Amino acid sequence: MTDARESRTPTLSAQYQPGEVEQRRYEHWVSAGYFEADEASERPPFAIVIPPPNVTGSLHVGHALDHTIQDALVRRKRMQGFETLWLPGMDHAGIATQNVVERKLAEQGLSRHDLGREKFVERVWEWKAESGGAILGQMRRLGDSVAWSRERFTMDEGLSRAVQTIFKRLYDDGLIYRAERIINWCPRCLTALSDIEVEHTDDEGELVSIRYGEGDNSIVVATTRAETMLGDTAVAVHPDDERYRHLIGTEVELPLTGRRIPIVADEHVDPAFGTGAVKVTPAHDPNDFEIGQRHGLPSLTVMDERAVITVPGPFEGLDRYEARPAIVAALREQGRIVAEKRPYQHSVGHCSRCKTTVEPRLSLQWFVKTGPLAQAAGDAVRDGRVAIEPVELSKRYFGWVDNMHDWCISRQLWWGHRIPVWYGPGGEVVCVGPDEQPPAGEGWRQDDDVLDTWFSSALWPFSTLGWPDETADLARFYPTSVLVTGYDILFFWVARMMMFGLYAMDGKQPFDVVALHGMVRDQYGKKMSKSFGNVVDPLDWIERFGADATRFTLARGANPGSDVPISEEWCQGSRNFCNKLWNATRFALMNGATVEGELPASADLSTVDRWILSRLQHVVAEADALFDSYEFGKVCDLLYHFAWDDVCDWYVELSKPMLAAGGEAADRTRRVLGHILDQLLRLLHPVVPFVTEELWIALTGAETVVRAPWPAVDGARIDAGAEAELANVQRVVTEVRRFRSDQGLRPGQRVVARIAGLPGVGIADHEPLIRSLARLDDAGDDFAASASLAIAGGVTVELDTRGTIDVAAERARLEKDRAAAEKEAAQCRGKLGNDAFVGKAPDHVVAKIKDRLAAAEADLARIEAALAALPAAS
RNA sequence: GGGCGCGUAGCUCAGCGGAAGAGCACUCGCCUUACAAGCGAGGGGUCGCAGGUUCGAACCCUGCCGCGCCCA
Repeated sequence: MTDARESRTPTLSAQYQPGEVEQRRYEHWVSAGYFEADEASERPPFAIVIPPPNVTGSLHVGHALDHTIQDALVRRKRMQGFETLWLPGMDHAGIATQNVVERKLAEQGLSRHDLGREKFVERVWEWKAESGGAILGQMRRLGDSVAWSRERFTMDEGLSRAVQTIFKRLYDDGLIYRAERIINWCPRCLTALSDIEVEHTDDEGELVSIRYGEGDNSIVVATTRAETMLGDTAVAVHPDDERYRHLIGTEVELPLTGRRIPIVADEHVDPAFGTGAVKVTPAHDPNDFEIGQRHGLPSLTVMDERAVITVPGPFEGLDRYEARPAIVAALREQGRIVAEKRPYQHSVGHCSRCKTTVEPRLSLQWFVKTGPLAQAAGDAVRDGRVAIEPVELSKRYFGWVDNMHDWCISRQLWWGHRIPVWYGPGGEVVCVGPDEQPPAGEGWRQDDDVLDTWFSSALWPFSTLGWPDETADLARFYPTSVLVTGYDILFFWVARMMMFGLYAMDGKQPFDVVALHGMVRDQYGKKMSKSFGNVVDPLDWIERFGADATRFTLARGANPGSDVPISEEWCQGSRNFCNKLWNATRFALMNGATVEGELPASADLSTVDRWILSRLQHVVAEADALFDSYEFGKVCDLLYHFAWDDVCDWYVELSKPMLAAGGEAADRTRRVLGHILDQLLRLLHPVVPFVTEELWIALTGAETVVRAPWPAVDGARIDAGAEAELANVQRVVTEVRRFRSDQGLRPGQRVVARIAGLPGVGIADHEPLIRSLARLDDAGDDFAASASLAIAGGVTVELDTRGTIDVAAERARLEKDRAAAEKEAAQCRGKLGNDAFVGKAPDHVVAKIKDRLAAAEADLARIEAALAALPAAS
């Protein structure tokens, strides 16, 4: 017997060393195929597609959070018997990746144009093969239980086919069109951007008031962009503005150009802004473009794609920031600068990729007509087919989808999915589907542009499962179960997946639940930033504290939709927690804990065993509820306290005397101890997979906890009586410890004591346990109490400290207790003396207050007696 | 400017109508043979301010102050 147990019980070191465990375990998990999904399985499906990280990226702490949450969900579902699929992959990140490769070329003095399109794209693929996807290796370090065999990339053949398929379908349905519009242009990346790739900040600029025209006919306009005046084609005022009514319909001369431009009336002019008159530059401002459309004004483009002035004359060749002061100076010379406000705070758009100030630019681009798609995307949430967690964030979602502008999808890049449209010599436009031959012959050419990366990411939940083919994966795992991502990309990605998913999959949503988490912040709630120096590298933490500690720290801070503060100290705490689990299991193994055989019937178990089993049932039920509502922070907190407080601090300590007593009762406790740890490790496995796997295998001798069944609540093990008894035992032990601490008694020093009143609270049987934990010896004939503890519930502990009592300390302790009891009693009397309370409060509340008063009065009496019995102060 | 959210212990956060909680930090005592990455005990909060509703408010309502975030 003993030999058998020892043979499968490895000796655990005194401290958990994650470095020795993680890599070995992960490799085994992958090679054993635990993470792979079987599309032919009969089990209910549970699928998550990973938010594809950027192929150029590396694992940052935001990924670590996102992945920890997904892994926790997937691992639990796997244990619950679902056929789980967590599908990994990456996106090609058009602008970012092209930028990286262009920078590398620039080091050799080359531009992409030197190579030509084909060669350049080859270079990007080479770079992708070489260093792209470093993040995939880093995901292994974190412990992500993804199905590696199904890894996808947005530029894969299959996914590219999906892109072409949906483009063609949308085009044929009139939902993709080409038009000349004002779009956001990055003069550095030299490409169009969609609205959400522009970040607005309040920047310092200048507000310059310029007089156009002469004498009575003149009008003053205010602008922050004086350089665009070269492209003005009108001045606009509000139709009701008395100051300018007489000028409406007249013309003024545009300075520096000699052109004459009309003064028009437009409702959208704010009479309170500046002078109430605005210059109108339709080719360089979205609002002006609209005004231009309404009034049939011409659009004059005055800058090239690098934002350099192209108007012949003194300003030609100046970039926009050189042109501005030059033009203002020229106007000042003519006495046309009426006022200047500097600095002037105003909102300025920046390229989200490179932070360059965006230049609104009139150009011919491809757009997705979002109206009907966005409507459907909103309705799917409104009618409950898709749940956004936490629900408060759905307001933000609606705010976006209900006011969505058409989506500019063309990018002037070479890296990406080329737009499948061919132009013919006679002006023909042909959109080519995936199985069609593009038109050949003289004069035909394909559109030069590629699609926005998000266009392909929007297909991710079904393109990765094989769409447009009707694959078994698609049938099995679509709609996916949950999408986990940060609230910051609700608009970028979630809304677009909703639009395309509903469209492509005949109204079937891409996922049932969107679980949103926040941003990772530092311990003071500050955003992590390189310039602030508070960035945490998850790989550094994994090295130093272990992947489990890193994951636990992130998960413990994750409340739905809220930002997640973390710090190194907290990660240390998480590591300590893993070590605590390690040592608890070590203790169990050293003391013969087992999972073999049936769990003994409750009737045969000690109160302590029944208590911990009862606690376990509550914990399993609560953990399930919390997991199901994406409350990762709370579930971690729950399991942390159950493990540390209930199991380690109390159950393990109480088990020591029980195990020492030997006999069959001890064997039963060994079985319960084994069961508790077995279940606890399973419960924790989704969040801390490595240490739980190592310990669970050591404890059970079984193959893996990865596919061990998830704990179920056993209602028959819930035992309110045992819980009440243990609460009383804990109270007595804690009170004695408090006395000991106040008296400065060494923890190891045994004290002779007499305990009375245990039967009154139903714990007479537990006196030996209490004596063991509180280190109290039985009283002999020479017992002489030097102190008396009055413990709530009527228990009294008299202690004989052999004359070494610190009277002052004891008096202080008792007086403190007296004050607390008096306060409690007074509070209760106050309530009960209030007729309104007694009359209107529910009976059970009134009864509770009465009980509290009685208890407080009883305590008070015993405290007073103890105080009276105290020797006079020396 | 519009919208959303938050102000609870030194820090970060739970609690959201019936006795103020956690982690970390702090104080005191301990190498008590699972664990010093530990054990035991303790201190610390007029729950942003002012009104209101209620028998009862950290919790509900109103206003104010202070901070975030998103959109324009």
